[in-house]
Amino acid sequence: MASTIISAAAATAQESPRQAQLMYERIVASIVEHRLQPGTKLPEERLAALFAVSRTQVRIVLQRLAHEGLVDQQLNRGAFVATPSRAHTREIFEVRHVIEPWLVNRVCERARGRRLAPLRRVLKDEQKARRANDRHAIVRYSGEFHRVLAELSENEHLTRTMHELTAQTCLAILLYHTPTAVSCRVDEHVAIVEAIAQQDPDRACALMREHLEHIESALAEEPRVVEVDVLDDLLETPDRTAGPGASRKSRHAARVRPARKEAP
Amino acid sequence: MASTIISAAAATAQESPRQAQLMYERIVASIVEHRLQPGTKLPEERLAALFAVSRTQVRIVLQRLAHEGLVDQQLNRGAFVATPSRAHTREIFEVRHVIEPWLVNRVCERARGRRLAPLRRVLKDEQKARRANDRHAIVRYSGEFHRVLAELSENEHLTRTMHELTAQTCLAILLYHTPTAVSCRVDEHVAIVEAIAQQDPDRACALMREHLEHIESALAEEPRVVEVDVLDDLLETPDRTAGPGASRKSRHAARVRPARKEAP
DNA sequence: TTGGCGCGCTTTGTATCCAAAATACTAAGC
DNA sequence: GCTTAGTATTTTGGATACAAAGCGCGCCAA
Repeated sequence: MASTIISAAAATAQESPRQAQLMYERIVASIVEHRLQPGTKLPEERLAALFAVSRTQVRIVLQRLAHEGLVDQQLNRGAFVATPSRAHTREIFEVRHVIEPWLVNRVCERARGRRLAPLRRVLKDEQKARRANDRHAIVRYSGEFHRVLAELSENEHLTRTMHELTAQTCLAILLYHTPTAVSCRVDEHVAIVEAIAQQDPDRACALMREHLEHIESALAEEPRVVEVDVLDDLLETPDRTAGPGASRKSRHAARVRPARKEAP
Repeated sequence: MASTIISAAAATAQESPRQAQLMYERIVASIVEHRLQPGTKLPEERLAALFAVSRTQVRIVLQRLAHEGLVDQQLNRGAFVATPSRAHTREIFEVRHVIEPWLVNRVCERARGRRLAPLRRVLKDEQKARRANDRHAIVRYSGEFHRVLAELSENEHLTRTMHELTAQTCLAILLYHTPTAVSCRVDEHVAIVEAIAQQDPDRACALMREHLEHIESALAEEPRVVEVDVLDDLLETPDRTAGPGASRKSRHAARVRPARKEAP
C-alpha cells in the first residue's frame, strides 16, 4: 500500500530496474541482519506487490540471489531463503580460511595509515551497535568488517566473493548458532586491525585464522528450529522516516520451506 | 531450420529448460575452446532460433553467463562475450594464485592413488589433443585440468569458482596471448600430478605457482585484435553425426562489440 | 478417528506482445 | 565526395496473459 504510492509516479520511466535493485539490497540486508530467517518462502507476487514491480523484475532478482547462494530456487515450488547445510557451512569456512588470511596480507602491504580508515569506521559502528545492544546492527557490522577488508584488497573478484560468503555465513550462524556462544567478538576485529596497522602481517594473519576458527567453533552440529514470520520487515529499513507506526511485525506469516523432496 | 526440426516434437513437454541448459553448455564450451571470440555479440533472437527456444530462455541463460563473468550485458545494447581488461585479468590470476596452491595441498591430503584417475585421464586427453594438433581440444583440456583438480578438493564452492575462473582465463589468453608463447605446457600439468602422486605437497604447490606464473607471463599488455565470425559454430560440437556438410564456417558474420560509450 | 484420494485454488513457468532504445540506411547539405 | 541529419528497421527491455504444476482442503472409506 505505502509502497504502491512510492513508485506510482515513477512507473513510466525505467524506474523498474531501480526498484528491483532496491529490492535486491533490501533482501540481502534483511538476510544479513537476521531479519529474514533461512527457509522463508519468497513468493513472487508478494515481493512484486511489496516493491511495486512486476514479477519479471522479481524473478531477475531472485535468480541473482540464487546465484549468490542466498536463495534456493526449487522447480515449480518457488524461492526460499537458503538453508545452508552443515556440510555447506563447512565449505564456506574452508573458502574463507583460504581467502581471508591472504586478504589480510594484501591489506598489510597496500593499505597503510589513512587508508585503513574505512575499517576503523566499521569497528566504531560495530562497537556502537554493541553498546546499544542492537542485535540486527551487530550482526550486520560483524560481516561488514570482513567485506570492507576485502574491498581494501582492491580485488573486485574477491570483494564480490566475500560479499557472498559473509552473507551466507550470516545464514549459517543463524541456523547453527548455539545460544551461549557469541558470534563474532569485536575485540578480535580490533586486534586484527591493530596488527595490520602495525604492519605485522604474520600476526594479523594468525589473528584472522583464530577469529575464523572461533566463529566456526561456536556453531552447533544440528540446526536449531527457527520461528518464521517477517517479509514485511523488508520495508522497514530504508526510510525510517516513515515513523514508528509502520513497524508492526509479523503481520503475515510466511511459510517456511518444508522438507525438500529428493529425486523421485 | 535444422534446429527447428530437432525440438519440434519436444516442444510440448518441459523440454525448454533442457534446451536452455544445452545452450548454456554450448556457449561455455565455445568460449573455452576459443571458438567464440571475446566481444562477439550474442543477439537474443539469433540464439533463440539456433537452439529452438524462446527469448525468455535465452535471457535466463545470458543472465547466468553474465553473473559468471563470461558475458557482458549492456543496457539496451545486448549481450557480448566478455572482454576482460588487463586489470581484470590480473585479478583473475591473483585469485587463482590464492586458490590453486591450496587446492593442490588439499588434493595431496585427500586424493591418493586411484582417486587421481580423473586427473590422469585429462592429462591423457590433453596429450592426445596435442598430438592431433587440435587447438580447440588443447585449450579445452588445459582448462579442464584445473577444473578437475578443483573437483577433487571436494569443495563445491571452489569448484564452481574455478569453473568460472578457468573460463575467464581462456578469454584472457585469447585476448592477450602473444603468438610466440605457448599457453599451458602439458609437461607442467604432468609434473604437478606427479608431485601430488608422490605426496609431496610443497613441491606440488611450488610447481602450481610456477605454472600459473608461466601462463600469466605469456600474456601481452595490449589485447590483440581478433577477427570475428562464428555463432553458427555453436551448433557443431554436439552431434557431429550431422555430417561434414553442416560445418561451413562463418556464414553470418557477427558484429564485434564497438567501443563502449562511457557514462554520458 | 484416521488415512487416502480427488478436486479446486494458488503460485510458478513460459511465451508472446508492446514499447523504447539503438543501429542502419537514405538523402540532403556543405 | 564527405559529413550530417532525419527516418526506418532491428533489437532489446519489460509486462502481461496463459498453461502447468503444486498444495490444501474436504470428502469418503476403512
